[in-house]
Amino acid sequence: MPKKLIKQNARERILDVSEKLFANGSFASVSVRSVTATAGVNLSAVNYYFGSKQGLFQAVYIRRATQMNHERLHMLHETEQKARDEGREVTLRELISALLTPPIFWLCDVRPGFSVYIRFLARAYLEEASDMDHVLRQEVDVFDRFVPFFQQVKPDLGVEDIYWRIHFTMGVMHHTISHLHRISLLSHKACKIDTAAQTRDRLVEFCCDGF
Amino acid sequence: MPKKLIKQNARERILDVSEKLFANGSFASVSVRSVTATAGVNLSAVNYYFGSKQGLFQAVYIRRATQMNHERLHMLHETEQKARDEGREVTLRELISALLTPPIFWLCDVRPGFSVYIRFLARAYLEEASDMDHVLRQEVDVFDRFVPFFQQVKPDLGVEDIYWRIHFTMGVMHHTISHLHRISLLSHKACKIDTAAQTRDRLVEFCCDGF
DNA sequence: AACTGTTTAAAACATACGTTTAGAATGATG
DNA sequence: CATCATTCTAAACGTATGTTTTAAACAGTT
Repeated sequence: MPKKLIKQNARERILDVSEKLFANGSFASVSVRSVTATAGVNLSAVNYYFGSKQGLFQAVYIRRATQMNHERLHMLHETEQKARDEGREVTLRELISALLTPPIFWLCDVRPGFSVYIRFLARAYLEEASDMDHVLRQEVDVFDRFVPFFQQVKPDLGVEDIYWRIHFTMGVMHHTISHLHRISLLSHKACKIDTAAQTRDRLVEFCCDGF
Repeated sequence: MPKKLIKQNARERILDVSEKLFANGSFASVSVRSVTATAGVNLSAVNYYFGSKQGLFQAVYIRRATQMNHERLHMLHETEQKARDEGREVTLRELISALLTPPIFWLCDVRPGFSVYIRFLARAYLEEASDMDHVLRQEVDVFDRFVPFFQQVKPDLGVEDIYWRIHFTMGVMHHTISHLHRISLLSHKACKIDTAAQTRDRLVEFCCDGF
């Protein structure tokens, strides 16, 4: 009985462990054996639950992707509502904040896994073996919902420019997430690692002005 | 005689091939066998010339790193000179341009390998297995040369802010380089892939305003 | 208690990996 | 031509890989 509580679901534990390992190393560098070993399950469990290593990787992605993008859209919706209530238009800062806040906050989230997942995501973008174009697809849909608002805020920009700048914005974020520890080395320890909110604010400010 | 010309140096050809393979896949996903096979050399050539797979990876990095950073410093120096001649201070746009132009131009360089190397670099940043902190070290030195100029241009910013924004700037660039093909997917084909100069200008503009 | 579907276990499979070794080919130098 | 270090080749080594297989353990139901 307590055994069940301690061990949790084997499937879930595999996901937790591989999320962490995939966040720190490439797909190829993480072996199924290292996953099952640190998860404390049998080697064949991965193939049993997920069919293959690839299946595991995609399962790790899918588990939290929907929630992530939902939070972004929710934040966009709230922002829109608030602006309407106050009889004004949505600001650029609010838009970019809605794009960046969820991932950045997840990055420093205390809920286990959330922080790791963001780093997993940033790395997954570079994996071509795992059909990551499909992964991007879901984000593309989210961005499409943002585009009209960006056009509204910056009417002088063409759609093309909007997409480029969204692209850039995501770039800063991914890079910041992936190389968060490097800012210390880069600045000769001058920069401490900020809190989530501070990092978010720095990012938003940079991207706002860039936009 | 022509054989020598066709085959070139085996060592060099291994570097060329692995530069390309490492640019498209992670360190672990590229096998020594795939390198030697596509290079048309014997399997043991990698260990003969570079000692190990790791040694090969670092050799790929080192081959062009110095030149890359030298070009940046050279561009900074030219910029400084020009500004002095005209009796004015260096502009922010010039500084960022000196940081970004070399890699972006390499990205679209016709000289074989230069384009690939940039993508190799962007990917190498994520490899922790290959002691990439040492790789970063050389870039850090370059950035340190830029910092005083940034302070001069933006005297209201602290050193900390400067480093963060350099960090962000590099982030946009790396992301743009790594995911250049994705802008088309992201924008539903609205964005064509620009020329090097256009991409550079977009980037510089974004980063300038962000700074 | 017997049956049933699900989960776990241990072992084996076939292949791919990085590296090493021993020797042949090569090419310049005496 | 003989000598020598350098370069290349083929084969093997030992290990690690993802996956499959076969059977045991388990949990819930009748």
